Formats: sequence, structure tokens, C-alpha cells
Amino acid sequence: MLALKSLPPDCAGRRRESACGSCGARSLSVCASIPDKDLHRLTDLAEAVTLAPGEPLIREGEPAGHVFNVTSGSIRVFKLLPDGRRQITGFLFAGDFLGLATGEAYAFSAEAIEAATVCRFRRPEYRALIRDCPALEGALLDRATHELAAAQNQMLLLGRKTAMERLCSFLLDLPSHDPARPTPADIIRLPMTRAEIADYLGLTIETVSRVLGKLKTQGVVRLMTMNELRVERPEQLRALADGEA
Amino acid sequence: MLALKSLPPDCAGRRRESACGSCGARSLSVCASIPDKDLHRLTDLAEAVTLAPGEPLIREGEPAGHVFNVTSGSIRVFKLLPDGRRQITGFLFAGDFLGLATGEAYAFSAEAIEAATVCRFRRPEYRALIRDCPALEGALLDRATHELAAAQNQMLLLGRKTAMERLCSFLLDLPSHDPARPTPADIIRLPMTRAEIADYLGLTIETVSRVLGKLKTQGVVRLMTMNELRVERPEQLRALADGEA
DNA sequence: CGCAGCCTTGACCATTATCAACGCTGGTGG
DNA sequence: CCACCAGCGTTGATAATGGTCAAGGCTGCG
Repeated sequence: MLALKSLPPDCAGRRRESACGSCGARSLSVCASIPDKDLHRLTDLAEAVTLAPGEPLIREGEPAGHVFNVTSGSIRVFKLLPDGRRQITGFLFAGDFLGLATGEAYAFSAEAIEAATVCRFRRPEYRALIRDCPALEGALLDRATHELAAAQNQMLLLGRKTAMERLCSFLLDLPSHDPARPTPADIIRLPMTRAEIADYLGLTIETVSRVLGKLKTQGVVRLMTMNELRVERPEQLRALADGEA
Repeated sequence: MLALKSLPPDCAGRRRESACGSCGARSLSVCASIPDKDLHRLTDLAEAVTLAPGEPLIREGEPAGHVFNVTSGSIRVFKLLPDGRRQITGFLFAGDFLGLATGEAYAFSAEAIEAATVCRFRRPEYRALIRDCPALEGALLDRATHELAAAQNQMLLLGRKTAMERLCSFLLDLPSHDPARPTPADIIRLPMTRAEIADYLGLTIETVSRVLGKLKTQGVVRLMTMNELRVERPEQLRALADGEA
């Protein structure tokens, strides 16, 4: 498959910081329960990769040769139609894992949004590690399960919510996905452009802009900068997200 | 998470038919590589359940007490908004697994479409089994990975495809999901109603009906009965599915 | 035979997309 | 240091896809 988001905050305590010598802290958050001897092996296998803004990490259809763990920055995961229409299926941040695929090839593309770093494992070595370290597989299954639940929520959003509901849902979900930046609860950082938000929500740039404008007018949110906003009325945002207004 | 669809046909050879004494053939397709001693334990733990058409199997928000393996019939998996809008996130058939959840509660609902049978495992026993049989976890991760790729395709469909493209994509995907009924390649059985197709594709009943009508008029498909159609021009169907017409 | 549920078809409407113009902002080079 | 330009965002006018509302037909079961 694809991309596995971080586990929710309540799992943070189980994380081992700086576990991966090659690529720095947080990179092994997915492997929280790996014994030390395996950790050392893993460290040898990992390779740190730096990505410039916009730089591709995975191209759909390419042989699936690696798996990755995001260590900093933000990544967009997406699929394209032949005519160029794009659906962003997820945004990844520090601690997120991606690269699982069932067949030979990746079924999606991934690119850096901001400058980002990832920890890269070659697939054969990743597989060998899994054989030796069954706990890793359990952790991955947990993440996949999480990711699948998130995917169902997104299907509900894309199939049945209005533009306003989509944007509000998005604003409510985002903060929980950016563990690297512990911001005040009511401040939301938007590292992505309007075009990326639109492609994530199945809307156009213009609609995103208009709906954001309306939220601003209604005093629900306030734009601090272009990429940062503050939630003024959280309850109203929540009500709007599920069509209760 | 949710529901794990069957592996693709090329894995069928690895299946062990009639492996589960309590609930009949195919039910353990997910556990293809389980040693016999574990299989016997599993058999003791399983419980066959019969569902009438429309009967609920899982209700969103309920404590996640079981996991299931579909043994016959068809199941709809869906989420609801407070005002009743429904998004069907998947259709399950014989051999499909469902019921994984990350937290305490299911994050989705599931109901029988037609009469169906499932094989039910209580969660604690399922967990114990996983501990003893690591291969099971790998099989589940494989399925979750598959399911995640399918979910991304569905997001692309819901976010970026037109009604025509959605319906054509649906018709192309369906056959591969109904392993119990080996039909001629060009015949598609539709066990679900128009309303269910609509709720799966993020459309209304009327739009599904109209688009199907247009496909019929154009000679792309022909309705044999209400629930069965024949693809007359497969290439055109494929072209329409990805917006190349 | 009649009724209920599902499906189809038509007329109309609304949400959102499209097209277009303009404004802001940050970076670059004169 | 300023001015320009490119990229991104906003706003407005118009259009189209698909939704809503309504009526009628088919089918299968009691």
C-alpha cells in the first residue's frame, strides 16, 4: 500500500527518540518495541535522505524498492488521472511511515511539500528485519488499521460532505497530524498551499478560498498569516464539520 | 480499522478450503499459512453466524468485541453523518475479513446486503492466536496494505471523477471482489441496490440510474436483469473510467 | 390482483466548477 | 534600495454537473 500515519498522541510515550543513528530522532517511532540488537541492525540499514520543496520521493508505478519513515518536514501523497486531475490522499509529517506496497510497484506518488528529511530502507533488508522482529509487523498493522480508519473518514468527507463541511473537518483533523510542532491548541499551521488543500478535499482552489473567507467573516477562524490560522470558535467549527449548521 | 478485502485471485492457490470446522469452506482464507495445530485452536474459537438481508453485523461506536471473516453472501461497510447521509466505504464478499479497530470501538458499521454468513472470533482469543501465530499478522498486514491501496483509488474516484467515470470504474472493479461466483468475464452481478451503488460512489440514485441508462444507450453495457449486466464494449468502459472520453 | 419497494424519467434548481481579472507578497536583479 | 515579476490567493460573473422534487412504471410477493 501506501502511507501509515503516526499513531495518536497517547502512543508518544512509547517512542524511542534518537533510535536511528543514520537519520536522527523520531525516525524509528514505528518500531517502538524493537529489541536493542535489532535496533542496531536497523540503524545500519537506514539511510537519511533530504528533500527540497516539491522534490518527488515516490512515483506511482515505479518498482517499490524502499520503505520510508518521515523525520522532518511534510510530504504529500497523491494519485493522478491521465488528464492531470490530482487527488491528494494524505499529508505526512515527522514520524509517519510510508512505502508499503502489495505488488511490485507503488500505487501512489509522494513529494515533499516543504523541505523534508526521510529515513530510507531498502525493501529486502526491511523484509529481513521483519522476519527477525515480529513486533515490527504488529506495529505496522496497528498503523495500517489507523490509516484505514482515516481513509474511511476521508471517503465520507469526499462522497457526502459539502465544501464547508469538508474544510471544517480538515481544519479539525490537521493539528493531530503534525507532532513535530507542538503549537497552542487553537493555532493551526497550514504548510500546504490552497491548491493542495483543494486537491485533498476534492474541491477547487477558488472554493477553498471562498469558504475560508466565509469562516473568517463569521468569526469562526482568523488568518494570522497565509499559512497559519487561529480557531476562534471551536464548537462552531465542530458543528459545521458534521453538518449541524 | 475496518475491513480487509480478499487478496487478488493469484493468491487463491494458497487458500485452504474447509479449514474452519465451525463455519465451512473459505472462512480461513486469511490464515493460509497457519500451522495445523493453530488451525485447530482457531476452529474451536470460531463461531458461525447467519445474517438476514439488511441485518446489522457491526454498529459504529460499539465496543469492538469481535473480528469476522465473511463466508458467503455480501456485506456493506459504511459510515453515517448525523443527518443520515451515508457513505458506503466497501462491499465485502466471501473470504473477506473485517473488524480490526485501533481503539475500543468500531469506527464503521456493517450490514448484510443479501443473506450472508460470517465466521466470528472474540477479540481476546483472536489476540491470543496472533501472539502464537505470527504468520497471521503478516497475512493481515498484506490485506490491510491492499485495502489501503483500494481506499486511495476510491478517494481519487470520489474527489476527482465525474459521475460517468465513477460508475465505469465501479463496474470494472466489482467482478474482482466476488470470488464466490465465478461468472463469465463479461457478466457483472450487482447484489446491491441502486441506492447502495449511489452511496458507494458519492452520487444519488437518480444519477446512477441516468448514467447507467446512457451506458445502455451507447451500447457499452446491456442490462440482463436488474441485478446483472453484460459488458458489451470493455475497452470503451475502461476508457470512460479514467476520463479518456 | 394489488401493493410495496425499487427503478426510471423529466423538470427544475443549487452547489460548485470554470473563466477571468485583480491584488498581495516575496525574491531577484538592476 | 527599489522595482519588477512570478506565484499564490482572492473575488466576481457565468456555466455546468449533479442534486432535488415529482410522477410514473416495473416487478415480485402476498
